[in-house]
Amino acid sequence: MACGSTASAAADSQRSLPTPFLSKTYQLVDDPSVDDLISWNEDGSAFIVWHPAEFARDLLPRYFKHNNFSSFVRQLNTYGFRKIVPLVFEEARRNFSETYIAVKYLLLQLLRRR
Amino acid sequence: MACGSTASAAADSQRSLPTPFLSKTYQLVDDPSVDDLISWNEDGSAFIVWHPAEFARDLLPRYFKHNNFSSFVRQLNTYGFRKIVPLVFEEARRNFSETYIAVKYLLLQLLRRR
DNA sequence: GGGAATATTCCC
DNA sequence: GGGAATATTCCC
Repeated sequence: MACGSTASAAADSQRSLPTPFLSKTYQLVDDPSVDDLISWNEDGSAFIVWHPAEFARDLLPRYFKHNNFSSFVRQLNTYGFRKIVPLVFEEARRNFSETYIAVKYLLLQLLRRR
Repeated sequence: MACGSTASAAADSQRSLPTPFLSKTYQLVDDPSVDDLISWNEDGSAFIVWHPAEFARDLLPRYFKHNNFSSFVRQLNTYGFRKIVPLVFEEARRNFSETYIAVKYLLLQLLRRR
């Protein structure tokens, strides 16, 4: 049937393994031993890179073939992640031009994407 | 003119730098200190990987983000290189099924390709 | 944030 | 040996 193959493809996509990038990113975020560099946020709806420079230098090469924060971000964007600005910083932002905004990405149902 | 842009594109292609893969491969082959692993052949028309396993393990990671001989070969093929079988081995090949054939690739005008 | 070129992997 | 998926780089 026409709709049969569509349903089957959707089911396959559910069953198949996530790409290496998604699996590694999940491991990375979920590893408690590196929570000082990258961790889930309070409610687990996003993750936060607390120290981008150290994260890129020390952690990225353990999982990927590079140490560039921008390459990591390029991949996040490819998979639908978007940088978000925490509400708590919005007012500070209006008052201090050099306020540091923690790098934070929405986790879009990481393990359900494919 | 119609042919003007074609001539210009060809000229640009001559002028522009080779890709990182081609530059690095040239350096690698041309470096006398690693001639025991990879070197030009007698007349400089091809290069020879004398010890593929050691070459992959020790030399590839110095230039590329991997240590897989097959990934190196995949790139060679992409840029038009082809594996060749030295004539000197052709007869041996007929006589000994396990004859080792040195891995040898034609250098197709490496630095003139783009 | 993403298009496009190049690199690396995976698989036929 | 190469098509295709994924990763990394480069650049707008």
